[in-house]
Amino acid sequence: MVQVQARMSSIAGQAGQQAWHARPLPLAPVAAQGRLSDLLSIMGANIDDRRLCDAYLIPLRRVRAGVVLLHEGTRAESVYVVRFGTFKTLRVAEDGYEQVLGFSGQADVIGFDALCSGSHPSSAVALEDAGVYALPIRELDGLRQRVPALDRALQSALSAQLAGAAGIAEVMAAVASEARLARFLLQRSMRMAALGQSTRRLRLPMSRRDIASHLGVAHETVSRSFGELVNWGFVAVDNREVEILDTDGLRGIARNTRGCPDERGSEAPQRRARTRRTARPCASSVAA
Amino acid sequence: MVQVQARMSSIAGQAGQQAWHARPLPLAPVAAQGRLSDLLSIMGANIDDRRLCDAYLIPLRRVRAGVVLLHEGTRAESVYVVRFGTFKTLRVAEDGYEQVLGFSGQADVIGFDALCSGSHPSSAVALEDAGVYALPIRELDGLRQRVPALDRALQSALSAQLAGAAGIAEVMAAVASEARLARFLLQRSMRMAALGQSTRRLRLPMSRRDIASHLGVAHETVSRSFGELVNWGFVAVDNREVEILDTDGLRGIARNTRGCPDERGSEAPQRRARTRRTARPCASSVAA
DNA sequence: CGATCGTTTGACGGTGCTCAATCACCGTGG
DNA sequence: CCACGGTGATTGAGCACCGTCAAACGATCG
Repeated sequence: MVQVQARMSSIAGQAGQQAWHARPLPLAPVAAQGRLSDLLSIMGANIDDRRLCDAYLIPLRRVRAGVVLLHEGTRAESVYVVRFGTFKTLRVAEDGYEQVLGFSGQADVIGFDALCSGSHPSSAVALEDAGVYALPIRELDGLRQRVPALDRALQSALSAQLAGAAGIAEVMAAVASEARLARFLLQRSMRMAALGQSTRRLRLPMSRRDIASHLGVAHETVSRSFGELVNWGFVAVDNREVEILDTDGLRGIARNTRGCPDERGSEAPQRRARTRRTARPCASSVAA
Repeated sequence: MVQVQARMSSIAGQAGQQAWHARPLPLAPVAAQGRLSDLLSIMGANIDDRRLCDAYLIPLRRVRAGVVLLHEGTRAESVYVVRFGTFKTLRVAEDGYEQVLGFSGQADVIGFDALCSGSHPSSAVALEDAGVYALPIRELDGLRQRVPALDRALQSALSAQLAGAAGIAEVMAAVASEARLARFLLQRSMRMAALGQSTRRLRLPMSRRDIASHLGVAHETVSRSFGELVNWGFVAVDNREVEILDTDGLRGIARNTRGCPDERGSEAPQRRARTRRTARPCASSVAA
């Protein structure tokens, strides 16, 4: 299950990706179609016109692990809504550094940031086999007008995406690398909660390098930080399976953006112990 | 002009802010109104129904420097479009650290991220005297339906905001603090270009601390980085007035996200000299 | 003038980046 | 079957850079 994306290459090595496209596919890049009502239910919208939504069909596109859904700089044709699977969105800097902006899962909208300019400012790569609804931009206005439910759902999803964009700032704002990783894990956990899944057991579909890019640290540091969190007993890690053992402890680590305790000390001993590492930090919930 | 926001306090010290609200204002928080056509022209939209857009009036709200337009956690009433002035948007972490997410100027949309949840996930504070159009959320759907031009303009603005959200990742991704600052200045410059203004002379309405928070560094480091850029001759700084003297040089500094030259060396000597600082770096455009 | 805030500069210590080696896993081909 | 190459993950060592603490300076306001 996990190994299926072992040969996922970076966006830079797209020669291999295009080979994927060049394979003798069934000739039809968009074969399947899905019902609009299914799309709406995935997005959590109320359906106002059941008959129309059942009848209306939306192009459905399957994306295999490692395949590029959108390529930075290309013309924008469609906006996508994730049906299943996970994507990473990224931008490649001038120096070739791959900056991972975020990870998109079920019900997330991909590619909307291209509407204003007409070409995609960021790429999207499937981290595992995935399926997306494709909303052609040419039909988007008409569709939104005819189906108010879709309009509202899109608005809401975009609003959520805008609110979620602060997430990358949140993880990168922390000074300590363990805090960044802790915040990232807590974000993933909360996302799982929003989807009604287990908040303790996380499956990370992305590589350590992707996490590192998203956190703004070197990928070796991600490994070390995972090690520290394990040493402190906050999580258990098995490759890309992560189990959160002590949510409050993790939150304690994630709390401190930077050293200054904001001059209102005398409240809680919530400072990370300067214990030259590998010693358990303060531990807000452990003393209890 | 600049000093007017000298007493802008951090969001943490909101006691002062609320005092502003408690002042004996003219009793009418929303006094003026603006024409819809003006709003559309600011947003760069084509007007399809001139008569309707000239007649329709939008609530207009003036915001003085330092005043909180939106407060994190409060119920969402309106979405705002900036007519003039500058705002900073921010979130306060649990530890009281104020994370500046971005800066909003003319034609930017503020508060849209609250639509999905009904309450604002971030605050917005005026950095200078400003004016905003207020679009009540209750009327938003109807307004968009009646005025397709507004609908398109909003879509486009949101798309641009989504694309711009990558900006904070861009600045924070750089390892060297001078690269972060250089990227930030280049972003500001490009924004000025988009507005048709001078790209060399920048007026930064925000404090060093705000910049520091946005770049993810200590505010002392911002000062030092400004100093380095000045030493290298790339910019001239006078308090909050910045003049870009060497755009290519600045770009050269901004290029290197991190040390790894991406293994395709032999192209340009675009590595920062390990010169223990204060010595001019490689200088891509200086050799010419 | 004193108080407060913003900005700048200095010194020190620690953390994470860089460079490197090692291990584990997988797919391929002899 | 095992050797081989490739990739991802982990661990180690050294040092430069930035965060922290501290102090000084300037500007604004009462």
